[in-house]
Amino acid sequence: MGRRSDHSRAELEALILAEGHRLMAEVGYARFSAREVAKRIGYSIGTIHNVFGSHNRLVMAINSHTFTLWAEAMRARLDAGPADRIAVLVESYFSFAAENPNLWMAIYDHRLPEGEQIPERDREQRAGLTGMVEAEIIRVLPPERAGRAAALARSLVATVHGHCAFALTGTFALLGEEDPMGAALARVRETLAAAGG
Amino acid sequence: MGRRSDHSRAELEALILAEGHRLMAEVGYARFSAREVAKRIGYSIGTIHNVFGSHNRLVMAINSHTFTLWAEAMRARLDAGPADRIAVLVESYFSFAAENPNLWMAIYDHRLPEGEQIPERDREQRAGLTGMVEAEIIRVLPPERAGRAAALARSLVATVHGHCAFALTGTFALLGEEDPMGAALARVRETLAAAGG
DNA sequence: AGCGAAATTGATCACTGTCCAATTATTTTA
DNA sequence: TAAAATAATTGGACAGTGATCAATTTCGCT
Repeated sequence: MGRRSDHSRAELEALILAEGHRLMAEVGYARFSAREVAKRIGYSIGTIHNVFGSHNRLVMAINSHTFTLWAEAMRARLDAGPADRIAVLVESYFSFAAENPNLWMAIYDHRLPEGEQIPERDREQRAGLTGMVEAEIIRVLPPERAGRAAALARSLVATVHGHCAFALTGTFALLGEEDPMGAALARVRETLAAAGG
Repeated sequence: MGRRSDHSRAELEALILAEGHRLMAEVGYARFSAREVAKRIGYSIGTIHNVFGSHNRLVMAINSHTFTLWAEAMRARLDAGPADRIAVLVESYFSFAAENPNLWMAIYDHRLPEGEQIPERDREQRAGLTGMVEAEIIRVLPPERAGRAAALARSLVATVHGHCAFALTGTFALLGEEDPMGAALARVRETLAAAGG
């Protein structure tokens, strides 16, 4: 067939992305299938590939969208002007993951095939989240130590990520940890204190 | 056919496990295939399933074996009696992952299907690694704070895990971090210092 | 109405894990 | 030793997957 009257190419891309996102949230990375997305929106498999190029790139697009929602949720909470901004940072990181476990895990379950590059847009989004953290760290650090903020931000994101990943995959439950987020926040506070915050 | 003269059941299980481990190290979780393991050892797919029950359980067995090697490597380094035991702990955690990226990542790439339980042996192995960390923390903490060691161990393992995961998946490279292990060690030291070490 | 460009299809291919009836080898029994 | 019972092994069948691309259909335009 040819162009359908009810969808421009851009709209179709958005439609596939939205349904793909829904499916990913529902079944998770391992059970995600491009065929199922096609079935749900009433298109054929071929169309998905024509629009997104590969299963890989569709997953990347879905993960990028998740990343955007995640960063937006964090920003919204910070923009409400809380007193303890560091706590809000950690809590909003965790709560998004807890509320959208399949979407959050899909970001880290996915590995790019050898040779494939992360699109520029994705890089910016990822750097953006770290940038948000960096800005908050700068607020808390004495001005003469602001130069350390970037490295601290990367390391603290990794710290919180580790706690979050263990919480969602059940590793912490196995080890008897009851408050992963509290532990993460405590670690972040120690580091900031040591850095002069 | 019936029993082959050259392999008892236990030997066959060990053979499959060894070849599976090799394949996992070679191609990683996503490209791992039970059929390929069968082909390499000269048995048919059916045999793999008869011995291990499912693809899932084979992967779990492989990951358990990886876990054992990992813990052994860490223990060997600690038993050499280094002066800075905490540094050795973090370094040996990292170096095993760096030297066996596919095996290490497979541990975390794998998710148990709904309803499936982690075997008791695996639980013990995982608890064992945390136990090793806990023992080292106790050595460093003032005796009156030894009660906090278990919770600290869980949290510090998560911290190091986060840094290690970001290092291996390229997230850190994307963000410009050049010394993930150094950052992890710094975080661990801060936490231990704050806890009175 | 006719044309060319764009969009869409779905059969086909090579692969996966799972299942299980049939087959074959080994042990045990008579 | 021969027959029966047990154990191990096979590999075809099935329902999936992502990828590919010649053929088809529909659209916008003249």
